[in-house]
Amino acid sequence: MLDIHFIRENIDLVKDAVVKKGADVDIDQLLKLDDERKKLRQELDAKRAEQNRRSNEIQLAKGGEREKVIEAMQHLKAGMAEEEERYQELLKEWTKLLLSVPNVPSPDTPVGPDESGNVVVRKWGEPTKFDFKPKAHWDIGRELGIIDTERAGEVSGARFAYLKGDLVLMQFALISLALKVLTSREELAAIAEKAGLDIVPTPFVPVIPPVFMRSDVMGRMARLQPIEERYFFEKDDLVLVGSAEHTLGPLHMNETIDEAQLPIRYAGYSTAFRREAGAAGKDTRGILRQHQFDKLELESFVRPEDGYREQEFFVAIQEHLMQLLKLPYQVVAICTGDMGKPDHRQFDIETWMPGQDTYRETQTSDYMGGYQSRRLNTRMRNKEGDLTHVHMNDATAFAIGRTLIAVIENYQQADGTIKVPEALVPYVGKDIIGAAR
RNA sequence: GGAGAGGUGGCUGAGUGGUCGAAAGCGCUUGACUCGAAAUCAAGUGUGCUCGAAAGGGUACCGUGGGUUCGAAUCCCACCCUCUCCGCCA
Repeated sequence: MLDIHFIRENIDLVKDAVVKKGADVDIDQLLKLDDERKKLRQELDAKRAEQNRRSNEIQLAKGGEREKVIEAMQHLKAGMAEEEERYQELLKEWTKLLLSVPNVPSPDTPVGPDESGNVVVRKWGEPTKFDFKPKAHWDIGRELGIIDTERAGEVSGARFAYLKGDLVLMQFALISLALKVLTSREELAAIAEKAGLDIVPTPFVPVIPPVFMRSDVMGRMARLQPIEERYFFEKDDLVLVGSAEHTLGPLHMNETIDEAQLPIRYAGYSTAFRREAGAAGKDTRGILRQHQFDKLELESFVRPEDGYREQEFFVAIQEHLMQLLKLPYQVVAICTGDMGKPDHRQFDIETWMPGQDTYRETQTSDYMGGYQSRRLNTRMRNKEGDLTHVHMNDATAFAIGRTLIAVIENYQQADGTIKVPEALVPYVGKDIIGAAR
């Protein structure tokens, strides 16, 4: 949610954002409602002031005098009830409109209608070369018996999979590797230095968050919509998270954080659930697009002036992790029409997938500014004692499923086995992944 | 799931219909004292909305949402949460 004061003072900027993001919000209507809201509020407050004043008189009044004043008050009150109701209705409409206003994109965000407008910022590594024809992960996975989508289809339906054998060891190896980096002040400092970023290298606190959450809190994260994308248990008013971000973000809701305590960083490991409602027929083979996948997610709370740098730090971490795995990737600046509604700036990491002969999204990084913290009521108090909303960043460390695909396809060998990336060998305990049995 | 207790400002905690945005203590800020610190003394110290150039004013907020009343932290209803005990359980 944007601040209504900000909208009032930056009408053109906000209108421009609505257009660039392809949102459908009538800002003029919002401003008109806001004027009405303010006027009505003033009238009501004046009447309440009158009411409070007269109430005190009643206490002091005696006998018949008292009866008379009370009667007059009953009239005043009757007149207010209607206005009060009108105000409530107005406020409801006003809130709905205000919530639908998207965040303003950063000045350096490319403008474009959809993913065709995204811009590759930099590339690392060259697409992996093979002296044989590389296979897709679904074929390798089936042949080795480490990915079983057929049985999963019978048991759970489409877009579910059994991961088996050494692939499971690889999953936990990825998590261990990432957590080792994320919890080390020294490694983080080195990453920041290499990226030329002046940040405080406070380590990430590892978290295993709940995967169910209240619908209203998800709403405050601006992640409940589109609801068709969520698994929603109406009887319990609970929603399955689509990312650990959804339950990490509210870790400090209704809280005022002292400036000295920032930055606060979390690394949350959880399963993510997505209905993939609008993705019928897309990526149906393999495990690229699943209803359920595990993910290690980064979330942080920083001072507004540190927001951009924090995001660049997050991207640097993502790149560092991919470089450890020696996976060729590119960093993409997501354009206005393709970015999330609450995003101020978004980058994706796309990793080379030889089986599909293209780069595919493996990580994302969202800088929200104060868009989420305003609704979550997560604030900070600075040294001068002033209150502001903290700025929030979230990013993928490893989306396990897609990272496994990248490893399988890039490290496949002519004999059908998969080489284990050097950085993972200590965690997997072997250097070749063969058949599950 | 059953029984009980309870949710008040940064914290502890008083307040059961009006003068209560809320006692007191702690904490914090500023000042005095001091070479300095501690101790002591004095003053100040919530947030949103809104009017105002500012000073300041109005209004709302005592878990959340409704209701009763001229007037609600206080009474009524619903919900949420926390704690204790019992039951069940990885």
